[in-house]
Amino acid sequence: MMRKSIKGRAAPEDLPAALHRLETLCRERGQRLTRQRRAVVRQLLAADRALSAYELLERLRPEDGRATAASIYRTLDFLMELGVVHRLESKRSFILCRHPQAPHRVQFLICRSCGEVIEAEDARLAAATERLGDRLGFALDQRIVELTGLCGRCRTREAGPS
Amino acid sequence: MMRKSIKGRAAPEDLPAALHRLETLCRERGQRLTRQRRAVVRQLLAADRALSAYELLERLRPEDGRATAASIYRTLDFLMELGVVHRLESKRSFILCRHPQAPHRVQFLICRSCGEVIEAEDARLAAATERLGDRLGFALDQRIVELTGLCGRCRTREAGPS
DNA sequence: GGCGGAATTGATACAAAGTATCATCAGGTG
DNA sequence: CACCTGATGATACTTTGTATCAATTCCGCC
Ligand SMILES: [Zn+2]
Ligand SMILES: [Zn+2]
Ligand SMILES: [Zn+2]
Ligand SMILES: [Zn+2]
Repeated sequence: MMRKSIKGRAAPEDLPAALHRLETLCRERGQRLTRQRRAVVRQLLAADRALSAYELLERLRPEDGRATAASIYRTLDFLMELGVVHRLESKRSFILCRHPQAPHRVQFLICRSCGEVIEAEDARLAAATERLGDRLGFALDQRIVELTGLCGRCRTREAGPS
Repeated sequence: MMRKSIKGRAAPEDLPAALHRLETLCRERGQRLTRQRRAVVRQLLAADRALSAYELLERLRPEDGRATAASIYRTLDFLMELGVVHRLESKRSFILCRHPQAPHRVQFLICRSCGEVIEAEDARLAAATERLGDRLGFALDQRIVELTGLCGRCRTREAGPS
């Protein structure tokens, strides 16, 4: 069965797919796949939005009452290293990666009204950032692009009800 | 006397110029120009790098022992509103704007070794972000572009001494 | 299935970043 | 120079993130 895909945006993986991807990545790199790592992925997928580390912590409590901030941050660092989780710097929060493929240059669009986050992968924008880095003599190792505004739905809603 | 300008990057204003600009902006908008606002601009200019709110607070202490975190944040919000100060989301710090002109779309290049920050204004990159926003139906009101890596100098230094 | 040991997590304490509230003060106007 | 509004001071607090060291767990191996 085909998942719905709005405007060509990457559809969310389901849980088995996400966990399987995680397992593969861990195995490839000889890293351990622990309960907490699985649980964090599960919660981020279930939330279907960006969560702060402490929001995540609350959601983990029912199934793991002993989780702490420190361990959540460690787990998130680990998952970011694997490329399975991204951090939204401007919102101090974390979101599941929507592009299962290998390393990628993404840009985030964040709706300030409904909080929706789209993970885009725009080649032209990516190329432009690389050119800028080159032009100024930088060897880039991180590209943060976070665009904030109103998403289509929220735009019509705000204009709509007179 | 001409200020040095490296690689065509905008040269820093001197203090009188920066304060004059600030005064003009305040007057235009009917906002007050207070001692603290002046002092924050002065310190950011003197530092010639990005400062966290608390670093700024320390540097203000000698001349204003009663400044508090709350007032620093208020002042920084004000100066960002005016467009005189920018915030580096990925470093949780603040830096003086290098483009005295009206509203502008900037990108930051940040050296992770020496901490240098370049405020760039790349038209192609800016255009690409707008196109992406349009394509995904977003009405953007903020564009955060922060590219991190090694600056030219630090690159040669790291490769250099065998 | 149980062992061993490095990797991971737990517990605790703490540092850093940011905000809310209300009383007091000062910048610009007339 | 008095007024009033907007800005700051004082205080307390929330949120976010880290350091340290002891206890536990994962996983390959037997
Ligand atoms: Zn991704
Ligand atoms: Zn929205
Ligand atoms: Zn600027
Ligand atoms: Zn450098």
